[in-house]
Amino acid sequence: MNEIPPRRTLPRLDESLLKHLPPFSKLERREIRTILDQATSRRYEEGVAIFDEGAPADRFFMLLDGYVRVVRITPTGDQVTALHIPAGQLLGIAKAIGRDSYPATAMTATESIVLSWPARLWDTYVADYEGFSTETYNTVGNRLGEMNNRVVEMATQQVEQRVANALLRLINQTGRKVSDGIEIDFPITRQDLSELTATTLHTVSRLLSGWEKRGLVQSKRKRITVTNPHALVEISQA
Amino acid sequence: MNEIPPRRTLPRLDESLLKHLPPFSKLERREIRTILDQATSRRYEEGVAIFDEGAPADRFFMLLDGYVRVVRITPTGDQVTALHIPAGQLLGIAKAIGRDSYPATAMTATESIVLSWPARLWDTYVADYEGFSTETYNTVGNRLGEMNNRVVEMATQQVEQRVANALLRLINQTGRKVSDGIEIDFPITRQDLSELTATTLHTVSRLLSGWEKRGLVQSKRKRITVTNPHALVEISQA
DNA sequence: GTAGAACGTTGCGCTAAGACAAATTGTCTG
DNA sequence: CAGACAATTTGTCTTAGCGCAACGTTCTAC
Repeated sequence: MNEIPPRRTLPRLDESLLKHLPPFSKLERREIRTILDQATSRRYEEGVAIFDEGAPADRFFMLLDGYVRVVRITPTGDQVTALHIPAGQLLGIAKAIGRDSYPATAMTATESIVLSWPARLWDTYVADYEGFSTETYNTVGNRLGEMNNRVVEMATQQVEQRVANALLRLINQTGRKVSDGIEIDFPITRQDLSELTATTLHTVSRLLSGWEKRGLVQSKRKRITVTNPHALVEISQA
Repeated sequence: MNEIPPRRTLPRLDESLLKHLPPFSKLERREIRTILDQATSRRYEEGVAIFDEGAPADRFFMLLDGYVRVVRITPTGDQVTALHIPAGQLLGIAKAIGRDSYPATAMTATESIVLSWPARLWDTYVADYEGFSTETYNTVGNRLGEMNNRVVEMATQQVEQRVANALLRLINQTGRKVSDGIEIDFPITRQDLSELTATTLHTVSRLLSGWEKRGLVQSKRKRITVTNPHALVEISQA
């Protein structure tokens, strides 16, 4: 009954694999080859840290497969999730914004495959490879926009709207079509959702129960499927 | 009793004026001269929009004198203040992050002097002037970090802590030493503070009244002076 | 299989802070 | 200086949603 997810293996590193990823999309095969030769590839189990907040930013990373949760931990021990990163994006690019330590912790949300490079190569890549920096700054810009939206949301919306929004964002960015709707493509608990929306797992649980009764979502343990996104949009705007 | 603030005049645009500002600090006089020649200088009254959210980002700006409030307005009409920008920073740099419309509205918090350039020059400056892009990306990075902090704050802290934090940030970034403490260097209302901290003007008013009784702050209409920053730090961490 | 842990659900009471209301004070304009 | 308006203060009432507690369910390890 219970499918065992296939164990992801380190892929043969192939230029064509990277060719369509934003940071590399404008590069020649030969250039990608060079970049690949300088990369380290590694598989991470689910739920482990790729790098920790505050640690010296000596490498930067690209997520080849899987999902990563970027979290910050307050002095009082509360966790807040900043964002989820899907495969194909750079992460840990502190160097790009003039930091020399990571501003947050990156944890794998699923088993993941990650490439990484020594930080000193950053400047080289920016200088040598056309489009590399533009594309990555667009990523930074998008994240800034996302965070702005989060602030506006948290400032003006009720908990129910925020949770609805978070679900919508998750299925947009990391959704996978299934028979009865769109499923969030990685294991996510009530606690996780509450850390995304600045509320408690109890409140999230109550909301999801309610929505499930009304047929808007379906959820198993650690799995959430949105069956009626349109109704969620309604709620998020109410 | 009431000093009339001097009317700011358009300054004679001088290279040495810009030489110490981060985006230009690494440039030659000659290069700065070129940039200046391409700039338009303009004075804005207090409380007017420099550019509006959603408008095509056809220019980018540098604040030469004054303060600017960056706000977003929700569909329901609520205003949320994203940040305050002090003199010496670039703003409206949508182009830097691959946007072609402004993601927020910039309003002057005081009378201000602003330089601006047509957006098409952005790429030229990035390509031609060493350090120009690095410095501005650091600005973007700092704003991203700020917004991250805001999200964490709003997710984990009580209103009282958030307002204390906001005041501390304001006096750090835009504070002016006065006889009895540090004053926020531009007119700011309870309403403004509430839009910064995701609360209501009533709650802010109560908090300030309480702090004033305890001797931590002093406030006149539209003016706030922090007389005991250390105690505010205590509150912000409580 | 069984024990224990991790995850999820639900009920109840409480409180921080928002909503509403009304009065006061300061500022600007003609 | 009167009148209008903007900003602030303060009081009372209400409620969203948090904290706590108890219990159910699913998964994992041995």
